[in-house]
Amino acid sequence: MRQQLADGDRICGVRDVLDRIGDKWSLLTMARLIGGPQRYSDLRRTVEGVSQRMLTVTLRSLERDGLVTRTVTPTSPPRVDYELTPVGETPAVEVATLIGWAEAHRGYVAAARERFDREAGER
Amino acid sequence: MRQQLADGDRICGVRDVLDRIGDKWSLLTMARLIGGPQRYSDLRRTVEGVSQRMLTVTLRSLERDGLVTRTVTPTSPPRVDYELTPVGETPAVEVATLIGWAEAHRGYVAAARERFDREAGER
DNA sequence: CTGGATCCCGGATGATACTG
DNA sequence: CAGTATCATCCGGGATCCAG
Repeated sequence: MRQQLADGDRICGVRDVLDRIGDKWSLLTMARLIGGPQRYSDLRRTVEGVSQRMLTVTLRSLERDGLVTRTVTPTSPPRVDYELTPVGETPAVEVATLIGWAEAHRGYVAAARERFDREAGER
Repeated sequence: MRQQLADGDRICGVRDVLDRIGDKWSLLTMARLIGGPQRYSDLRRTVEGVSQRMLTVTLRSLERDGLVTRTVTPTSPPRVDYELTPVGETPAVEVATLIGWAEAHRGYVAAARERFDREAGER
């Protein structure tokens, strides 16, 4: 299996899917859903910095694309659980790996930035 | 190694790194750089739909973060090659996998969207 | 060929208030 | 608890022109 992308239309047709899983909150949200269903209120707390509105919007989009399911339990107070679909699980794990990488290389990136900015400043 | 994220500050500290590799053009650009250096003009053609400005901005960011290197060959006309750093290679491969997934599940997502919108319309 | 600089618009996102 | 509605804002990103 080749890793490098082929030319042309493969990409343009993929843009909309990429825009979904690649947007600001979907990455973190999907990663959070690994390991089982999560309640809305749980995600609200664990997806750092997400606003109520954006969490809702993000979950709707993921649901629309068939990557998560939404289950309402009509108790009082109501309870809603979100869960990855089988198809959604693959990119979620991928994304979690990416986040793990980001965590591990935080220092490297910070140092690289500092160096870049310093050298740019000297000029 | 656990896949699910831990609580709290891991995420907020990772946001800026995620915003980089997760933004609209970095994904495609990094994936394109797998397999060896690429010229600016090559990337311009192969990263579908990217504008001159955004390609430059994206490459600068990736360079600043130490994920790609920029090599100028002062010929006439000038030639500039971009290449993944060893550290940049890991997320690039990860990202390429994600793009492959997006390509493979384009149809699934499209169908899911159609169904979602149809059911929403009925109400 | 590989950019840098500027202008500018629209959509993404946050804040806030309200509801079943 | 789990949203929806509205308003204000901000900045991503395209278009264009210029330059080494």
